[in-house]
Amino acid sequence: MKPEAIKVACSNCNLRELCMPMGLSENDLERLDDLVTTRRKVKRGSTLFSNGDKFISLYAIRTGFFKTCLASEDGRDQVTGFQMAGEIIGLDGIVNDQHSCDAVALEDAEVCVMPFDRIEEISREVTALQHHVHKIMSREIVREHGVMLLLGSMRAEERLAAFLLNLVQRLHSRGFSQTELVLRMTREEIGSYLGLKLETVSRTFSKFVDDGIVEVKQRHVKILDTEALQRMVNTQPQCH
Amino acid sequence: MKPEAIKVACSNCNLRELCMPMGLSENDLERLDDLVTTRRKVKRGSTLFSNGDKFISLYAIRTGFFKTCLASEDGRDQVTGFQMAGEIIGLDGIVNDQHSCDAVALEDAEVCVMPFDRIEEISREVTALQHHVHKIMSREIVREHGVMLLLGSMRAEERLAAFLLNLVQRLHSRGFSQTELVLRMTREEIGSYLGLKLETVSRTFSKFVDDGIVEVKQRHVKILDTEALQRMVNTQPQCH
DNA sequence: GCTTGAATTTGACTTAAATCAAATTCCAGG
DNA sequence: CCTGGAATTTGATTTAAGTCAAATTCAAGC
Repeated sequence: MKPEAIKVACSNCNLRELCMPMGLSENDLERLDDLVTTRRKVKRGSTLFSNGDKFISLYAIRTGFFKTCLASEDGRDQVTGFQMAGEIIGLDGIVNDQHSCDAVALEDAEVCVMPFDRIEEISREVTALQHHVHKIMSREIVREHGVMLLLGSMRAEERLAAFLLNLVQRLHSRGFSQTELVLRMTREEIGSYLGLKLETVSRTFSKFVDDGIVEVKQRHVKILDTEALQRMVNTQPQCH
Repeated sequence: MKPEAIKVACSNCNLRELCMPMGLSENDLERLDDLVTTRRKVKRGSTLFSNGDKFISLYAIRTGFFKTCLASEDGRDQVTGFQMAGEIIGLDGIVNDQHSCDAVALEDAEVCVMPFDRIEEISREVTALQHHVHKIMSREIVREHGVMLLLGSMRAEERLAAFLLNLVQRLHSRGFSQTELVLRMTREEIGSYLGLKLETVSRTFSKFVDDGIVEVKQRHVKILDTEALQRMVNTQPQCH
C-alpha cells in the first residue's frame, strides 16, 4: 500500500485532544476528517516551509519537533518558537498569503497537512472548529506575550528557568516525565530563542548544576528542584 | 439624543479600510453593521479591560491610543504593544475566555465594541469577514515575531530606531506625517516595550539628536534622517 | 574502532546597559 | 500666575552578559 493511500483520520488520531476541538458529534467528526488531505514526513534538518513560501496549509505536528525562526537579510536570526506533537504550525502565513518564517524539523517528523481554505470552509459549518481555530491563534498570541515578557524583563537564569519549565510542562501534558527531558535543540538555538549567546546558556546550565537544581548530561536534562526554577521565574530580582 | 442612540455604522466609518474587509457587497456591508453593538469612550489613563476580565468583545479603536501590558504578580511589567485608530484590541482574551493583559488608554479614546460571539456568527455567513478575522490574528502573530527579533537580537539604538520607524509608518498610513510624530507614551513605557530602562531610552534619544538624526522636544519627535534609522535596523552590528 | 568536525564548556577580558543619584524641565491644578 | 509632583535628562559607577579564545566532549560516517 502506498503511503498516500493510508486513510488519514483525525477521528481516531491519538493526538485529537491536543489539536482538535472536543465534544463533537459523530457527524462533525467525520467532517473534520476532511481537513487533513495528506501527511508529510520531514527529515531532521530540513524545512517544512520557508520564509517567502506561498501559504496554503496549516500543519498539525504528529511526531517530531520543530523550531520556527526568523532570518532577516542582514544575518540576524531569531528562533521564535519550538513546536512539538499536537501543536499547529504555519499561522504566520495567513496575513500575507506567504510564510514569514522558516519551520525546521529538529528531529525526523511527520505532519498532517490541512489546506487553509478547507479549514475556513469547514469552520463555517462546524462551529466548534471555528472557535477552535480562533483559540489556537489567540493562544499563540498569548504565548508570544509571554516570550516578550521573558525577553524584555528577565535575566539569563530566569529565562532559562522559564524555558525549562515550559518545555517539561508541555511534555508532561503529552504523557512524558515531569522532571526529565531531552533537548532537541542546540545551545545556540536555545540562546537565540532566549535572546542570549550560546556561551551564556551553557554557563547558566552549569550554574544550575552547581546549585543542584538540575543534572545535565549533554542534551539530557533532569530537573532536581522544580520549585527552585519556579521561584526564579516568579520572583522579581531583589530590589535592595 | 443619548450617546447609545447614535446609529453605529461600519458601512460609512472612515476607518473602514483599516479595520474591515474590503470589497463587500451592499448586503454584506449591512451585515457588518450588526457587528458593533455600542461605542465606548475610555478616558486617558483608564483601562478598556484588565487582566482577568471576562472576555466578551473585541474592540476596534476609533480614536485615541492604547498600550497593552502584562503585569505579573511579582511586579515585572511588560508593555506588549501600542495600538492606534483602526487597530483591533482584545485578541488575547479568546483562548481562555478572559483577558490576559491590560489595555490602557494613553489618551482619551473611543472604541467600537464587537461582541465576539457575533463576530463568529457573522463570520460563518460572510466569508470575507471570516478571512479578515484570521488575517488580523495572523498579523498580530507576525508583529510579535518582529518584537521578539527586536528584543532578542537588537541593541538599544537599533530597538529605538525600529520603534520610531514602525510608529511613523503606521501614522503615515493613517494620513499623518512621515517624519513628525507625537509620542503618546512616557520614556518608561517605551523602555518597557523595548526591553530597556527609561534612562537608556532617554540617552539613546539624546544620541540620535547629537547625530542629527532626529529632533526631540519632549514628546515631539521630528525625524531628520529616515535612512539613517533604517540602516541601523537593517545592518547587523559590524563583525570585526 | 578511528577520525573529524560540530557542539559544548570554561576562562579571561570587554562592553552595553543597568543602577544610583542629582539636576532640570514640564505641566496640571489651585 | 505659581507651585509641586511627575517626567526627563545627564553623570558616575557597577554589573550582567557578550566577546574572544582555547580545551574538551561528542557523534556520525568511513
